[in-house]
Amino acid sequence: MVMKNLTLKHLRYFDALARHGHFGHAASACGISQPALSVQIKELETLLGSPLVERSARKIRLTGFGEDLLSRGRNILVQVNELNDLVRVAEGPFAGKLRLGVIPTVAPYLLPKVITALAVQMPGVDLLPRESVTKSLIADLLDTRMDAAIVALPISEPALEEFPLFEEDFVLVRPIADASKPIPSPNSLTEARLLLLEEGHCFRDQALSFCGLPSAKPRDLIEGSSLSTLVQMVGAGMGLTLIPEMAIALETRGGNVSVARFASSVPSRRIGMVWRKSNPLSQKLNEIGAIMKSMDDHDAA
Amino acid sequence: MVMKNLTLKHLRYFDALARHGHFGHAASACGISQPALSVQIKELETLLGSPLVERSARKIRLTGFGEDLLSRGRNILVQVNELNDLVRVAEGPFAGKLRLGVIPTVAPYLLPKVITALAVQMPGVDLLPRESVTKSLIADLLDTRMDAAIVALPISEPALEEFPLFEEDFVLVRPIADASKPIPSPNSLTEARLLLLEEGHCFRDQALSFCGLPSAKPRDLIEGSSLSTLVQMVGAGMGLTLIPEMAIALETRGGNVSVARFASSVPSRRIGMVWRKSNPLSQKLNEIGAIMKSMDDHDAA
DNA sequence: AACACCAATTGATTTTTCCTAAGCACTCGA
DNA sequence: TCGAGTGCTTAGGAAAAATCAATTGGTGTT
Repeated sequence: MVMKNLTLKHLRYFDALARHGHFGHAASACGISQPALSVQIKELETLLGSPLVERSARKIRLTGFGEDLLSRGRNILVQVNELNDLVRVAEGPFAGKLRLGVIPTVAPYLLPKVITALAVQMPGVDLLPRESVTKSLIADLLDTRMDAAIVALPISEPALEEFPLFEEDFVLVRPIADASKPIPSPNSLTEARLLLLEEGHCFRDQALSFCGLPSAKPRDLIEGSSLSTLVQMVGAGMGLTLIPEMAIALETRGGNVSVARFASSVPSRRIGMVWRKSNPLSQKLNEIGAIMKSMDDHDAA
Repeated sequence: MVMKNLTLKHLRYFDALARHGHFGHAASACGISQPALSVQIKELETLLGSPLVERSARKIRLTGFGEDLLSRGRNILVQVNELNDLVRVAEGPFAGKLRLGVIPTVAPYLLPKVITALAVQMPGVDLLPRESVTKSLIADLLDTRMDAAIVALPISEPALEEFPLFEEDFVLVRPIADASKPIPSPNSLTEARLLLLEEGHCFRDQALSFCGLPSAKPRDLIEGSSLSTLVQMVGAGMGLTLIPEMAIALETRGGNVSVARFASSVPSRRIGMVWRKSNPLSQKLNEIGAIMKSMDDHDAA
């Protein structure tokens, strides 16, 4: 009886199976036929000596052992993926693709600066930006589908390195007619029809928290899909909203809204870059972070 | 042009190559022919896009990148090996082979107790003890060729968990004729022909350190290959020696030596069990450690 | 200059992997 | 209760990959 060796293929297929919960779907995600995957999974089970999935009808479920294997296996796959970046750090200056995620409430305002700054100071880097909400970015990061991400700190994920870039205040955007009115208190904002981003945006939660409200979706609040939309809605007299400082220049050009700063207890958030600690590019990412940090002023007065 | 995937085989072969520094030897260590290994290494190099070894004549050397890959690759291989133990913890009580290393100055005195204690309290465990010096045991541990080891603490290896078992004093063994003489001071021991174990034994270093001597090999010292030998030599009047408390009963039966305890600043060492933190058996090893700790008295007065 | 050593190459062979097709078990709706 | 549908497994053959034995080419050594 020949005992075959464990291979990465086993782990990759099993990972896909766990992800999809379905042999057929997992197989096509791996670009192979369903029987091929079926065989490999079975092989993995005999190899380790214990079943990994319960094949009940219609739906499959991982066994306890399967869960254990999944977590360790994914860990291994991440490290294997990282090997591909290993050569890039060994060979002189940093060059090649850099998959950078950015949250939507930062991307339009920061990315132009980042792109030009990097083009000058790290010409070899081929920046591939992707805009998405924090949760999705972090998932991609942990799965090596992304190299780094710019998000609001803290993330508090042990596997991730956090590199603070800057702190930015939030400002109040009101219809131009309200320009001379006094600044409302945080708690009174909700009564005054506060317009918020959709769920999933961290800025939404930050704004709610500033108003002393729970993150859960409050009724009676109007939602917009971007800061730009929110400001448009304010201009149309539908309510008022908060935006981060950096967005002022771009979003309030129209002139039919007024920007007001809070006097005391100014709301703010810390923006930073995060990446896997184990990423071979780690050192280079530190350098890139330093470049971003030293770019022209983010917090224009 | 098809881009093949990285496999564990690549890493295993490369690991062997790095270990042996020779294609042919590495190949036969892997149980394959030299060309097979040669091809796989070359494949790995094209896959990662950079040479891994310098094939100068007569001797090969890893490139810087090769070193990086080696360290990460070995890490991955360790984790892959650990997957095999994963199922053992998921399935009820701990059972199966347990490869336990023990240093030679502990093994003969502790192992009998350990074996009987485990046979009673963990009957499923199939203990496979191996006796060797600390350095070799640790290397085997880190390489998953061993599950746990009983050594003198501390080891101070970040990847290893340390589980203290007990503290044991050292006693002085002298010819029976010296029995009534006063206890010599530590520093005077060397002048009195102190017999030591060969290099590599941690107990040798512990004894030297007690006498205020550096670990480097002092000339004019007679060496023995085991505590048993040392005591025999003392009995023959060749000098005196130190042995750990636990060895007294077994090694001084002959009766032609005398045992003396130090009064102040009693030399001692801490014995404990160590294992890889990432070992899936970790929790079970804690239990085993607890069993060992609660065995009948090691420090018989 | 002949030799010894070592890794790369070549071409044949074995092993592995995967696909298509068929089979089997289970669920659901009429 | 009987099809029909869904979904995993088994089987057999074809394609791909890995390996081997033999050989070549290059480099120091004697």
